[in-house]
Amino acid sequence: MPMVRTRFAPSPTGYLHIGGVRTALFNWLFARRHGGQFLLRIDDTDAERNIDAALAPILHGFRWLGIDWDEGPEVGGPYEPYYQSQRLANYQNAAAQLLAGGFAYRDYATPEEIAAEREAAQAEKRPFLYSRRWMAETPSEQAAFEAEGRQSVVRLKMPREGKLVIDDLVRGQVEFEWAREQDHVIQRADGTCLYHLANVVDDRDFEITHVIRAEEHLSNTPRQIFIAQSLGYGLPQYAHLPYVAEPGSKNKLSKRKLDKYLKNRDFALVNEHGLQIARRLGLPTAADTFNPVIVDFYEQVGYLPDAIINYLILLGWSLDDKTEFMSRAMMIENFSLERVTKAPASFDPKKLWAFQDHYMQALPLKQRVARMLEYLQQAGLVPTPAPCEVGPLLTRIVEAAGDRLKAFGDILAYADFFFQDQIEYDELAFDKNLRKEGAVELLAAFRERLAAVEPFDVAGLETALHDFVAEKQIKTGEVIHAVRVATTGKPVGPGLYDCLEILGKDKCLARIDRALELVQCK
RNA sequence: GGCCCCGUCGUCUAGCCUGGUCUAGGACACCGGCCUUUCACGCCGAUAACACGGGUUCAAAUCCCGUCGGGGUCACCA
Repeated sequence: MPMVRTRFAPSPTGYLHIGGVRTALFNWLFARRHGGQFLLRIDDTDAERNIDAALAPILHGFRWLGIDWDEGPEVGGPYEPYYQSQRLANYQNAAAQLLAGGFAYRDYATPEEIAAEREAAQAEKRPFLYSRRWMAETPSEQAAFEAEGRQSVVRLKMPREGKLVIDDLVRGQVEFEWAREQDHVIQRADGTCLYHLANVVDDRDFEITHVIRAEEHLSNTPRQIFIAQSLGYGLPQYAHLPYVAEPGSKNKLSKRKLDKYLKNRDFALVNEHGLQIARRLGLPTAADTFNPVIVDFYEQVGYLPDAIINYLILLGWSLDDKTEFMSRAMMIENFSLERVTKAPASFDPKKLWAFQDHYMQALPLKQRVARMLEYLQQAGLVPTPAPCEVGPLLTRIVEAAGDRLKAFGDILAYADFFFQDQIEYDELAFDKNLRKEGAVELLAAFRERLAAVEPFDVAGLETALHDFVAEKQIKTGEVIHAVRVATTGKPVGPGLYDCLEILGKDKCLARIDRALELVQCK
């Protein structure tokens, strides 16, 4: 078997779609599994203006996820260039060859004339097939049409009988009737070429052996095979993957339908979580650039690439009946196209979240601290460069917060109060715990007890509270929640003794005093 | 509408090719409980699926036919 070569061909759209990543991942895995190469080719035949800017987030996303490419933009390779916009001559040569071989023809019909034929067919409820009335195969026919002032495009001259059987690595044998295939345009009047031609020519020029792509391309495959065969190319193996569907439905996932997905509870939760972090970081949060369908979202919120990859590989593929967590090496070792599912798989942000939880807990403390420090700095809670005492302090905080921190950005929600001079109080929690009958008296009394705790550490604090509660004959909950809200501002967070110890006696007392004052004023 | 693809718990899936061991397994979510100073974690438990109808067979989630349902695609986009 020749060297396996797969490719992913993104259009420079400015963002990396989660479904696209899944397709790229399967290509990458397949290449790695067989010791082959994975390349990136940029499908920009439509001549966008600012390709570099639109491509940057996509390349960045792949790098972040650890999906590396052996050839393509930024890394080059023996088949450069990897941009379709720079390979026009190849396509034009192919078009000329097709023309010369009688596999394509010049067509002088106007778009309106084609549309009219299509509508007529529809009205009669018969399948549309171009009449080829404006087809010109000889110079004299061409001259006649041109004399009318017509312009020509190049169309494929598709077979009108027989059928094609495709051996798809995922779907098995799929049959098509040639007569159902249209004479697609492959070259415009201005000489530029269209996707299907470009795609086939490139795949052959890059020596792609396996075309692994989403199933929406399945129905394009006959015409691509026709082009390839007419050009005398050998055929690659095809594998059409099921697409990634919307949460809770079978529709294709699209970044444009965010409003709809937000009606899905889990999706909304994950989106809201991300939004809160992004706001604190001062990041733009417009839905067309920041939402859970786009990979950037996860990087900014502080997800782990391993979690995303592990989640994604299970979207349409499985190792067996129970394995969920896999290292990259294990994925590469075991990936196979035979075990790819045929039915579309819904994107489930909650399950991704579960993987994120798992990988975050597995990440060494040191690394968690380092990454979370970046978030604190970006949010302006810690100066840059960080003062040297922040390291140990943050380590202590992250340790205390433990598995509550599921994304790096969560440090902002769970630990901001350690770094603020003036904390903000959660209104609801403040009212509930500090404005209730007798709360002020208890808190004030406990404040005095705290002032005497020495050393001011978890063990000492625990003893102090237990003694206090025993003396007053109350439940711990009656005082502990008030202390938490008074010192942290929040109803939830790391263990209270940890919070108090880390904060230190002075800050704790000052915060309790301020909270007591606040209760009095209102 | 034509063509193509698909159809196992709410979701991701195992099982299907090579019928019996499937009173259908695992995971996420949900619900209940335990643990607990909150939250989170952890632990325990519960609910939950072979789209439907016909065959074939001693036996069908597994094979065949049909029906229904869902989706994809039908560009001088990629």
